[in-house]
Amino acid sequence: MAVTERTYHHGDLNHTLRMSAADLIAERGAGSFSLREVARRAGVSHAAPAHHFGDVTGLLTAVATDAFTHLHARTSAAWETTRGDVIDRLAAVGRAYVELAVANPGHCAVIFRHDLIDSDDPAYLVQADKAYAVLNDALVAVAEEINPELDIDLAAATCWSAMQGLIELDSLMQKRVFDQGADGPTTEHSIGDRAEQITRTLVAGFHPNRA
Amino acid sequence: MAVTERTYHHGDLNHTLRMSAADLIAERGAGSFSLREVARRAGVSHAAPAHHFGDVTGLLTAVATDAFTHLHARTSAAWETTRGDVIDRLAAVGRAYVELAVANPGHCAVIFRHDLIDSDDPAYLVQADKAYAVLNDALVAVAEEINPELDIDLAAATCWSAMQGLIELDSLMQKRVFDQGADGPTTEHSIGDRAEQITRTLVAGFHPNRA
DNA sequence: ATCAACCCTTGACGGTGTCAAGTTTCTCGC
DNA sequence: GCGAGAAACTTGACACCGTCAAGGGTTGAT
Repeated sequence: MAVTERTYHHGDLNHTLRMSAADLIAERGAGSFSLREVARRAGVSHAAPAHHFGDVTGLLTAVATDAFTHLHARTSAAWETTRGDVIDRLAAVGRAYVELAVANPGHCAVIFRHDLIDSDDPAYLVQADKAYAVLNDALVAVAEEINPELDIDLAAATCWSAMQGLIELDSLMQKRVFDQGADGPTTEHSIGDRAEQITRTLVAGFHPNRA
Repeated sequence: MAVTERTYHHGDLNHTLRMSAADLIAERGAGSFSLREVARRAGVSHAAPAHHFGDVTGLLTAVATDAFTHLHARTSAAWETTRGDVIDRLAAVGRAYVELAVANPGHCAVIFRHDLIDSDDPAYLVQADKAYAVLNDALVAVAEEINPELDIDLAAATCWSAMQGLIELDSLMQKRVFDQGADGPTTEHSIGDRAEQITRTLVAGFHPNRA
């Protein structure tokens, strides 16, 4: 803290602002995010962020890009290091995805918010593609194992949608907004467990039709 | 239009504001939503909405509640009127869900935005429960048909997550943000078709394990 | 030592949400 | 019919926000 009381030049403001922004979103939600508050936390003037990111959209796009970078790192690590068959490994990818999203709500709250970020930003697209490639490659391996006829793109969309939806609905589910059974087994499991269960259900559906 | 040039009392301002708010969100996104702009479009002063909804959170919560009301109406109608087996009827529910979301982006953009709405609001919770009940009942029927051991709550979470995720990822998929195959069959189908396909894949996974 | 490029600050502008107070209209018991 | 009180809406003010223009401090190559 004593060292951070730097000079006129901050030295690492770009990185600090991205971190502060993610923290602030995690605390107060993307809705009541404030560029000036981020600057305040970083100890710089209210207009400093503009120099690095242009405007608020630029900063949030950078946060979203960071999110995809972390997502790629975690999911590819899960795929590489998990022992077992391809289904176990895919389930681990799903688990890694939702667990990262829950652990880093600030980052992941903005990755698909097209009203807040610039989804044509090149750096953003690069990281999004890299993250998508992990899932795509995993599903190619799954297809080889269980169903060569599998539509990879549709399967990928299904998996990603289900995980993203799970994250989005999680808080409502936990708050029992939906009138679930008296004590459904759903609430007994962590979101990571549910991600694995859902993935296995999806893969079961990926098998060839027995017609 | 001549008639709407009412008196000092608007007469139906509550309803008008909810409609205008949904329109504005559909146009500019929930991020750059403005209470004053809504008031402007409704032809009232900037503080008029506060009288009906308290603050911006109150108005957006009302919009989200309307969204659930419409969702319940459409999905239950789809379930009731569709001919065929339970799987066909469930697929119709899924299709109705995503098609309504695409047709009413303003309403559905806020239903799960807990940073913008008050998800403890009683009216909101009532409508959310009613909408959830349609899916729950449908899955009970599916379970009777294909797998009495099915975990209804987990299946419901899976279905809803997948549909919600599909809606969220749809625009990215269409913009080909993700580096999909040269011309994957995914893009050839409407989002409603994909909702049906995904639902059928999910149901296939709901069958008992053949162990 | 100098000068240009860079990093950040200051100050101003219009727009926004919210609050308090005031004005107009409606409602309902008499 | 009428008057009092409730309801609906307006007005004005305040602090905060994002963005822009202008300027001051710092660095590093020459």
